[in-house]
Amino acid sequence: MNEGDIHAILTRVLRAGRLPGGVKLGEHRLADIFGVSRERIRKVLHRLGAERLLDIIKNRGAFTIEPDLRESHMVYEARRILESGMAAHLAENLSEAQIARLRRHVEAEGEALRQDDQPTWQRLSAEFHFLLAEMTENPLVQRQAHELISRTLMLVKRYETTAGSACGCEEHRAIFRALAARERGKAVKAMTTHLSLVETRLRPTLCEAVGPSLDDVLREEIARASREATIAAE
Amino acid sequence: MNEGDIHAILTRVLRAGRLPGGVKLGEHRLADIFGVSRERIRKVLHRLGAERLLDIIKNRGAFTIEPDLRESHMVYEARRILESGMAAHLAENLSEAQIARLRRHVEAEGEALRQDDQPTWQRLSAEFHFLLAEMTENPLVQRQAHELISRTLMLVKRYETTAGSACGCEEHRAIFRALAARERGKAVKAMTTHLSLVETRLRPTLCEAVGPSLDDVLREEIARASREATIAAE
DNA sequence: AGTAGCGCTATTGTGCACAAAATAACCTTT
DNA sequence: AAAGGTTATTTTGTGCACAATAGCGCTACT
Repeated sequence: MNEGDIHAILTRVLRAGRLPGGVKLGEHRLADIFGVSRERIRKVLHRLGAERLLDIIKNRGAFTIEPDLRESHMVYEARRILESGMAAHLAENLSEAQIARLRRHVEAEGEALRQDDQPTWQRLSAEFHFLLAEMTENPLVQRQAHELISRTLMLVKRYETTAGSACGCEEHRAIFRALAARERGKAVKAMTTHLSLVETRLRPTLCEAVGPSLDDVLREEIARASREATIAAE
Repeated sequence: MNEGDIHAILTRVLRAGRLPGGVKLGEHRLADIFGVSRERIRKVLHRLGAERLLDIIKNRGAFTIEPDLRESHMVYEARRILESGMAAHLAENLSEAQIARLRRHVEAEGEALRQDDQPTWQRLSAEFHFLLAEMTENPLVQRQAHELISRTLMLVKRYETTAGSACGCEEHRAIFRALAARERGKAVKAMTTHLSLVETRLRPTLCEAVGPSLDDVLREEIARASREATIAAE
């Protein structure tokens, strides 16, 4: 297990919000779980700290961050700024192939919703925004968008969206239509209102997700990673 | 000299583009210059690598990045996306006080230009964009904007802008007017055209800045940092 | 004379051992 | 019995020593 793998696994776990807030990630413990030396873990932990995925407190250790609603407003505002800029850019630069790809995506979303397939819809719903970021074909924008979107995913996990799956899909459709029609202003507006609506759908109270233990989550994710690695190797 | 200080100093030097590209930052050498242990330097170097301010090549060391024009297009595109989003946001959210502050800034820019005070104008010109980022009052946006703007400053340092200081100022004025009038669409447009123009002003050829040596630059910056520290302490 | 192979040196990577710090437990004292 | 202080334990931080690797120069051979 090399350093990059460990970083990827922890990033995945943290961004998916699979751990409650304030969980301590002890160096020795992680070293045991991953079967590597403590130094290796230390480096990864500090890197994750620099990426703001963990709180590193001097002489105390690394802790999962506890997102609160004040922060949530900040994150959604940042997303409105960045993603409305993306929308403006995309409205003027999308290729026909990309538009077709987007159309397929929103249709898949609608299909999942019709069949009441909650997990699939939830996944597709998040991927819609990642997809838009990829379509800018700009690594810098992608990285920034990734960071912000992941952060909202953590929030949604904790402050579960009250209801309304239905509305979300229609909002994505509206964004798509504006982009396909290359109407810049309309796309920007659709994006900002969508993100504002998503924000209002957050519960004001924290729902204490009594997730599985740190060890279990990590071991599961390690198994998944090694599985994917073997598939890729074939 | 603690770790955060070292990071700050190196960040400052790198972002200002005071070193040519491809310069090697040897661990032992830096440890000597800063008067700290090699491990301390190592951590800082790796952090800077994660922040893409240095290239870390395994078993080779840390090198200053050599920005090329392909990258420059990417950076300016990212800025157009992010900062047009900022402009849209600011057009609808600026307070009167902030508008006044902006007005003073563009007037200062014009004044520096009239007096042909190149250094001051150059500084103010960059600060205009930092100022806009600050006015979003969103730390996430500020960090992202900072990162992108700093990167273009490195580019400008290397591919010196051919001429036209004059035009830049007028463009900032146009952005300001649109923001002050709270005309969202116009502000977005002014911002994107400004950034596009700035990009076209880059020389297509690399100008080999035979800057002072690594040691000199760093020692100078260390002196500056300690000077500021003593002032702040009083 | 040019090139290929080889060994040396300089530099980075890694693990280990010890130091520092914080938390937790325990004991004393009021 | 509660509070405060003290010690012990656990956990992180740091420096050091050694290992690994890449770059470089040398030599020898064609």
